[in-house]
Amino acid sequence: MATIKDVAKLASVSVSTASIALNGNKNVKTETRVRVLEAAKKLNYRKNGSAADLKKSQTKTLALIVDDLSGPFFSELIKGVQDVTLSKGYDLITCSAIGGENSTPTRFLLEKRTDGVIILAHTLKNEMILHASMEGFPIVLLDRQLDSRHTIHIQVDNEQGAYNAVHYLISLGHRSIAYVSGNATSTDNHCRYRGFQKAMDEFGLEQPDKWNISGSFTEEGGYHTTKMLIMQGQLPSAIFYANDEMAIGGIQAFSEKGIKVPEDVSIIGFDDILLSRYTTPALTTIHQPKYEMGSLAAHLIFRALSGESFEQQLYTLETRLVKRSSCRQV
Amino acid sequence: MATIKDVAKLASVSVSTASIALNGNKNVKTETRVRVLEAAKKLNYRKNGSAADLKKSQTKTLALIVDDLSGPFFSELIKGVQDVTLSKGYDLITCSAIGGENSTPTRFLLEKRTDGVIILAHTLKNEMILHASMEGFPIVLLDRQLDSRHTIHIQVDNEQGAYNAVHYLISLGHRSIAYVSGNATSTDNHCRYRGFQKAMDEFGLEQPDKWNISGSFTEEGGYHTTKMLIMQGQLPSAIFYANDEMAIGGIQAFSEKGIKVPEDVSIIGFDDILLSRYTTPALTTIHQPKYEMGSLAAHLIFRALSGESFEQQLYTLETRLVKRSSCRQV
DNA sequence: CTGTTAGCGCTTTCAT
DNA sequence: ATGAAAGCGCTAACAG
Repeated sequence: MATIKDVAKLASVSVSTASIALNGNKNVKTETRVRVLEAAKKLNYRKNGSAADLKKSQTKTLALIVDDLSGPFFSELIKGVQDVTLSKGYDLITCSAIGGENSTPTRFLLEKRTDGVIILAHTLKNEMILHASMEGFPIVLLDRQLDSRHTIHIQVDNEQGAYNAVHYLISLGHRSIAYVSGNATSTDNHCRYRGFQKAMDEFGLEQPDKWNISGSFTEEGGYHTTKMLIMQGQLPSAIFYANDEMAIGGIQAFSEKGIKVPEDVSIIGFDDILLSRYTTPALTTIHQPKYEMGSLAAHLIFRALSGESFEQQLYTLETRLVKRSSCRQV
Repeated sequence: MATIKDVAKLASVSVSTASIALNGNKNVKTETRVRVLEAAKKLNYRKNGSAADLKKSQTKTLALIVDDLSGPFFSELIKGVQDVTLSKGYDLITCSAIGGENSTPTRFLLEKRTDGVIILAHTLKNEMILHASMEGFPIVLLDRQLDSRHTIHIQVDNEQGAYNAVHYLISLGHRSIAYVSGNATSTDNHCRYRGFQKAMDEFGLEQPDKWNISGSFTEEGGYHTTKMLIMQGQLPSAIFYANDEMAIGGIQAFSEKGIKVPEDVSIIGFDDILLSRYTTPALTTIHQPKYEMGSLAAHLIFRALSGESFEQQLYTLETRLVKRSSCRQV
């Protein structure tokens, strides 16, 4: 493997001149540059990025760490991040947090391989993030709180979103509303449930225990909990699913039992994932500004990188009700 | 930022001993190791990955380069890659090829930052890949041919898949079948069209020019070409869309005009993206083994990395017909 | 415009 | 079991 030394030798210049020429710097005679470039080509020279990084102590790279690269959230988020990263001339790499303690993310968080990192991953331990956080290494945490002076937080107003969802259902005339919960341990789930309750309380609505069921944040989870709901006999007139994936599983379960949405039961989801537009009926849901989240996150990283310090460390984004066809007026 | 030197000093050992202790090597007295680890903790020491890579000349990292991280293809592919990468104790990072010549992928291809790379990206220039390819740096190209001794190729049998699709349509009794083409420049598109033609020829079926329309491989492309098809008056009894996204756009266009699928027109797609299960009607399509593709790609990388040389440089994967509800018997 | 020089932080022989 | 020393490949003063 040819190094810059070999190139310099073949072009009969010093290593530094070779470096300058190779990196497109102006301060070289065109003739010399050409000679160096030709030598590089002849030797099939490839710069060693690690060596350059080591020397320059910045990598011009950002990392995005997510739990699941194939998740419905990821694709829209990344667009937001990517658009601004690219516009700043930075590279973006993404990796998944699955694989536990000593896997990929560790190296990016702990080994100074990127200039900053954006995290949307709950499997990553607090401890590790805390350990990585330090002056001059911006970390933006999405949908996750951490008590550290060195991290920046972006969250979505889950409570308000859930409140709006239920409020909408009530405005449509629904009075018996069930909550199908996601993972009980999830903060998102808690906030959404709080919003649900707040709206119910405000309108003096009861919610029998049997209509408060919990599953996991997946299509399957939604499917099974809905089956249970159906088996219990009497259905509520509307159901609030803690996320779209669950709602989609729910639609499936209803359809199998010949129960019509929204004629027999109205349902509303949360997230507004791409799929929710395509289900039958199209899913009414609470839109999360995923793109904005990504782009804000990247912006904040760059602001931090340019030395700005933040009085504000928590940014809250608003949700939006998206009316489609899964809720009816009663 | 504390370096290993600082740690060594604080622990009153030499740098080499510190390195050994820090990397969990056996040859240190437990007492010494503890002292080093404590010093590291106190100084909040973080290893500089670039320096380590520079020295070790392997990164234990693979890169996956795709055109679009948010594309429907990506998520299934990555699972396949990730599963085997993880099992080998390697890291996987992904990046998008958008951004042109001197963007992220360049650095991974050309700057020795990873031990190997898997590419599913058509925006990356041949020239660049060729330039990167060399002994000892395995590159696996998906759905793309290149004339280089140093690259390994995996492709899906697009022609056979398309042939099967059309054959199925014909077996259902369809005789007038249109082909809605993707980007004319795409090899995939060519192969699929060849398969289409082969089947048509075999059964002595004509295809009027007006039923051979081309768009782009997107939902929008499918939508617009379908609109055009409709405007031309007489419809074929079945349509083969060059991919699922286009077919989904087509369904949309038909639905807007009150034309029923599959009652009025049967449609079939290609790819079997996740979404195709959820459209109304659910889309009949040709399944591409995306997961298998990813996992095979990763396997081949590791085999190459372990010094194996390949007589075979082209692997062809078979497709599979997935019958859902968008085609009817005539 | 070009060459000399001094490391970046780490790993790794080779002695001890 | 530990330390001294060399050097991975590159960049960036600085001097000429």
